[in-house]
Amino acid sequence: MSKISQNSTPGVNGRSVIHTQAHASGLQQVPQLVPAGPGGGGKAVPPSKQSKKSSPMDRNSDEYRQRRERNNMAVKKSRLKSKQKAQDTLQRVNQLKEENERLEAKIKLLTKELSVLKDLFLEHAHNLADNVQPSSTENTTNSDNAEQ
Amino acid sequence: MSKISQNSTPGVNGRSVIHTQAHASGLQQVPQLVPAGPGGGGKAVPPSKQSKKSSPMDRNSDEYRQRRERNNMAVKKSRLKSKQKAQDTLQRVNQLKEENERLEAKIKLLTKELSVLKDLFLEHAHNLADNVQPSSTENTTNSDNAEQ
DNA sequence: ACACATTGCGCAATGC
DNA sequence: GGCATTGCGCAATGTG
Repeated sequence: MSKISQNSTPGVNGRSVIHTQAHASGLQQVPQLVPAGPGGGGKAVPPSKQSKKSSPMDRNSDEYRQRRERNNMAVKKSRLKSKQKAQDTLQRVNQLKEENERLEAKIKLLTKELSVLKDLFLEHAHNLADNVQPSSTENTTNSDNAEQ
Repeated sequence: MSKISQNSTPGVNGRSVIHTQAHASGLQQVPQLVPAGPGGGGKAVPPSKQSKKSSPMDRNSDEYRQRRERNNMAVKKSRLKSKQKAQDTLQRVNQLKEENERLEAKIKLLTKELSVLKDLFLEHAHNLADNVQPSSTENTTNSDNAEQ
C-alpha cells in the first residue's frame, strides 16, 4: 500500500506555493492575490484589514522561507512520531491479548486442579462418614462452585 | 526524477487557496498569478509544458472545483474515521488492561484456595502416617468459598 | 472511465 | 523566539 514519494529538493530553494490566506475559519472571501513577485513587494494586503500584526509577512523573505522549512521538518517529525505511537498502541493490544489468553489458560488449569482436589476431599469425607459414626455434621457437605 | 506539473492559478473569489503547485518535487517558479475572475481568463499555464494528458485541468473550471470540494469532504471523512479508530484502539487497550487485572486477581484467589486445600491434605497425610486417628479435633474442616 | 478512500505534504494557527 | 501539534486543502495514488 502506498509508497512514499521523492522528497523535496534539499539545496534548492523552492518557493512554490502561494496559498492565499484562507485558513483559520475555513471560509474566507477576498481572493486577494498576492503578486509576490520575486522582486515584488508583498505589499498587497486587502483593504479590509491589514491587521495581522503589522506585516503581511512577505512570502519571499528568506526568513519566511526558513521558518517554513523548519516547520515542515517539525511537522514531518511530529507526524512520524504520531504514527509510531499509533503503531505501538496497536502492538500493545496484541500483547495484552496474548497475555490475556495466557492468564485464561492458567485459570482453567487452576480451576481444574482445584476441582480434583475438592473431589478427593469429598470422597475422603464420605469414607470417614461411612466408617466412623454418622455424625450429624456430615451430610450436606456440598459446595459446588459454579464460576462463569 | 522530479518534475511534473507546475502551474498556478488564482484563488478566485469564492474559492480559497492559490497554491502554486509544487508538489511532488521542489519546483518553484514565480507565482504566476492570473486575475482569473470567475469566468476570468484563467488560461495561465506556462508554456513550459502542458503535458499531463491533454488537459492541464484548469483550476477555474467548475468541474475542477467540484472535484476538489468532493475530495476535501472525503479527506475530512477519512481522517475522522482514522481518528476514531485510533481512539477505539486506545480504549481497547484500557479494556484489556482491566480484564487482565481481573484475571490476575482471580488467579491469585484460586492459587490461595488451592494452597489451603493442599495444606489440608498434607495434614491429613501426617495424621495417617503418625497413625493418629481422627480424634475429635476436626475444626479446620471448614470450607470457605468466596468466589464471584 | 469514474467516484470515493487513503496518504504524503506544505501552509498557517495555535499550543507550549 | 522556537519547536510541537493540529486542522485543512491539494494532488497523487489506491481501490472498487
